[in-house]
Order: sequence, then structure tokens, then C-alpha cells
Amino acid sequence: MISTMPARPVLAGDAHLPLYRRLCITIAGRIADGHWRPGDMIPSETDLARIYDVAPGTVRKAIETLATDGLIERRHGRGTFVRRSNFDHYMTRFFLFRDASGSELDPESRILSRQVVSGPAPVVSALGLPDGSDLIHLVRHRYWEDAPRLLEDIYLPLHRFGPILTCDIEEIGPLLYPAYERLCGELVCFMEEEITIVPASAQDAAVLGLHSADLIVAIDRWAKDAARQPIEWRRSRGETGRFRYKVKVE
Amino acid sequence: MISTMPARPVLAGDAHLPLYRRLCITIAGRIADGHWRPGDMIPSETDLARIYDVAPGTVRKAIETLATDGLIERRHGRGTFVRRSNFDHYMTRFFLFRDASGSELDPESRILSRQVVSGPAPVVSALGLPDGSDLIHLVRHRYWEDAPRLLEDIYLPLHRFGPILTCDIEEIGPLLYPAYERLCGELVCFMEEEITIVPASAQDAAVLGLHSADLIVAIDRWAKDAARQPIEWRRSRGETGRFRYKVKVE
DNA sequence: GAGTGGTCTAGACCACGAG
DNA sequence: TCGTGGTCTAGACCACTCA
Repeated sequence: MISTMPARPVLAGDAHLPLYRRLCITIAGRIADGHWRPGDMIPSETDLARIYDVAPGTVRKAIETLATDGLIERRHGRGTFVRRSNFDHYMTRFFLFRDASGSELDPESRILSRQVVSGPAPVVSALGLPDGSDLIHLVRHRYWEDAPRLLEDIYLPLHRFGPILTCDIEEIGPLLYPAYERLCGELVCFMEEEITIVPASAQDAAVLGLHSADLIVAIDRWAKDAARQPIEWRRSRGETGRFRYKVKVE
Repeated sequence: MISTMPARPVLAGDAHLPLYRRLCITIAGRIADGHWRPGDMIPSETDLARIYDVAPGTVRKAIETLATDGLIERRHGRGTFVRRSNFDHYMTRFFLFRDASGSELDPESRILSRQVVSGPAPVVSALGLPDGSDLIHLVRHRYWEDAPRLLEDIYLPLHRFGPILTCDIEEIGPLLYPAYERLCGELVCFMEEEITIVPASAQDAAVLGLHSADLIVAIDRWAKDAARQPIEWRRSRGETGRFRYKVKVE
């Protein structure tokens, strides 16, 4: 008879990686595959140590790494939770819209069109998809003080975001990332952006109330899932006068 | 006779702070006061544990914190080193200047003026100094392809940067932060910046070869020492067409 | 080979939050 | 009061760098 050792539960990643790294990957995978959802509390450090048969200190290091990566959030005395992303508010950080008293105004969102396109090629490759992949293309305007101030073209891989195309448009609501999560189970965890200043197209200028070829700010964004795969590409355009960006370095 | 316990060496910070935090503050202080200079190797983890009479794990956590803060740098198998800042190159990341083959071009720096001013008031308060403090004001242009492309007004507190005013101007060289370190012993460790798009002054427009009131990019920067005290404020202006900025979020 | 940081373990006690 | 994360300790062994 072969004696069966109690097997260490499977940890993702190459066996030559440090244990804590493999635990990171495993936990991130559990979040990416929806086993633990945003807002959920994940097992306590002692439980994780027991479950995966590693020392508490190793769990601790893995959890700390994931927390600084922004995937989870630790709350002293309560537990460790999968982080809820709220990146959709993020863009408003670039643009100044305040009422008379100086407090920030929330924009209104209107999706003007929603259709399947194949391409454009630069977007397909920005999303790391094979040539000719189908995309969902959304055109959205965001309004402050009853005027469109931010114009957005948004592209999503059709095979992951079908419900965004087929759902009642009212279901999407003012914020896209919560809608991705609610309707498609897709979670935005990371972003990269590139900011440039370019002449406005005739159409953009007309909507923004500018002259054609006036300069506007363009913000290109790659939104990524927990595995850092890009799942959305968008280009947002707005007036330069409202633009302000703050950076902290190191 | 009173028995004297071997005293734990003085750790900076309130006694109620965690040990590792106090160790962080202590080490950062040693760097800020010039005891350990940029590029120096600091004592090994085991030595620090012995010196400050704490467990190696506690030293480890302090060192890790300082490393993610960017104050020091760990090199496996070699040691832990005070980080050399090289922020002066940083601005070129915002602006695209490439030769025909696409590789980045280094700018040439020219300091056009160097004088003591008292004020302006907004700058004095940006630097956290008392009203009426004396500042050094530098005007610097940075050249790419033999034309001034980036115009800078730089303000420094006189009492910390005297040598910048009195030294031979050739001694300053093309990069300011290494000069601050070499001539004044001042080390830039952190920065904050704010980017806006504004109409060019008549003078800036003339230098940049634009029309008056054409839009330009303005980057305001607060440079800070190891203790996060602001020690330099500058405003840099450049052409919008050359501007590009990349951000990674979380 | 000597010295450094990197990983992993094991366990004690503290501080916080909620019932 | 209980369970959580936060701090601190102590020590083993590995992996990298350099002389």
C-alpha cells in the first residue's frame, strides 16, 4: 500500500518561484476567476497559512505584496478584502469642474452609440488581440453644467463584454467599471494612461464649442484586469483650460 | 550602587511609534544629515540589528519600507545603498526630442540669470518659508537642436543654497540636482508636480517662437529633501506639441 | 569563502473592530 | 470577549556578488 502524504494544495506558478510569490499568483488568480469578488473578505492570514500549508509569515508577505499592488485591502481588526475599483471617477481628477463654493461636481454620462466593429487595427493591437477581432465601440459624452465636456471613444473585446452590447442601455449607469463588473464579471485592476495635447477634430471642436484645430487634451487609457491583460482601450478628449494634473514622484 | 542597563541607542520619533517606524526615521535622519551620503553603503541588516539592539526582522521591515519609499536601494549579495537621485533628467520624460534615428537627445542647459530676490510671496509660501525670506532665483533655458525649448524659473532658499549663488557659474554644470548635492550638500529625494496648459506670456512666446497667448504646457515642481521639506520650487514651460506624459495607476 | 540580502519558519504579544 | 491584522522576536537556510 502506498502511503498518501497530505498533499500541499496546488500553488500556481513555477515551482522555482519563491513560495510567497506563488501564493500571490494563486490568490490573484482566485480574484481574477471570480472566486473572491470585489468587497469580499478573503480568509484570514492564519486560515490561509493552514489552507496552503505555509508559515504565517509567508502568507503575510504575500498579502502585503498584493496590498501594495492594490489588489486587496487590509483593515486592521476586521480582515483582508478584495479591493473595489473605482477608476471611473479617476478621469475627473484631471479636469476641474467645481461649483461656486469650490466643491467638485459629478458629471452626467450619456452613451451616444454602441456597436460592434472589427478593428480599428491600432486599437486591436493595443488590446493585444489577434487581427480582425470584433470589438464593442462605445461613444460616450460626459456633461458638467449641462454641456458635454469630455468626449470618449471606448473599445472592448466583444468576447468578454457581450452583455454591454446586449443589455438595456439604462442598466449600464453612469460609471462603466462597476457595469463591467456587474454585467460581465470583468474587474479593472490597473491602468496606464498617456496624455498628449493635440488639435481638435472638426467634430470634437463643434461638440466642445471650440474652433476647429484648437488644442485639446487627449488621454489614452489602457485598463487591465488582475492578470494585467488589457481589457479596455479608450481615448478621452477635453478642453485644455479645465485640465490640471498632479504627480508625486517617489 | 545603581546597575546601569546597557542603553538602547537613541531611536528618533515618539516612543509610542512602532520600533521599525522609529528605525526608519532614524535611518532617514542619518541620510538627511549627510552621515550616509548618496551612493554610500549603509551597515548590513545584521549590523543595524546589533547597533540599534532590535531583531533582524525589525531592521528588515524598516529597510524594506525605506526601499519602497525610494530613499535607499538594496542590491542582492552586495548591500544596501543610499539612492542617488537623478530627477534632473526627469523633465525630459515629458517632452519628446529625438533625432532622425529615434533615439532621445540630451538637452543643453544655459543659466541666463542668477540673483537674490525676496519673494515672490506665493513661492515663499510654496517653500514653507517665513514671509520676506530671501530666495535665489535662477532663469534657465534648455536647448534641443540649438533652440530653447524649455524655459525654467527656479527658486531656492538662500540660507541652504548660498554656494549656488556665489560659485563660478561653470561649476554648476548641466544638471542642477547633482550640483545641489556637490556644492550645497542638499539632496532631492521626492518631488511633486502639477501640469497645466496656459497661454504663453509675450516673453515666453517670443523665446519659444510662438505667437503671444498660444497655449503652452506649464509644469510646477516642488522638490523635497529626505525629510520631505520642500527645498526648490520651479516652473517650467514648453511647447504643447512636444509634450507627452505617461502614467501608471495602481 | 566570506558577506550580503532573500526566503521561510514558528511563535509571542499588542491594537483594533464588532458583537 | 473574540477574531482580525500589526508588531516583534529568533533563527535556519538559500542565492547572489566579489575578492
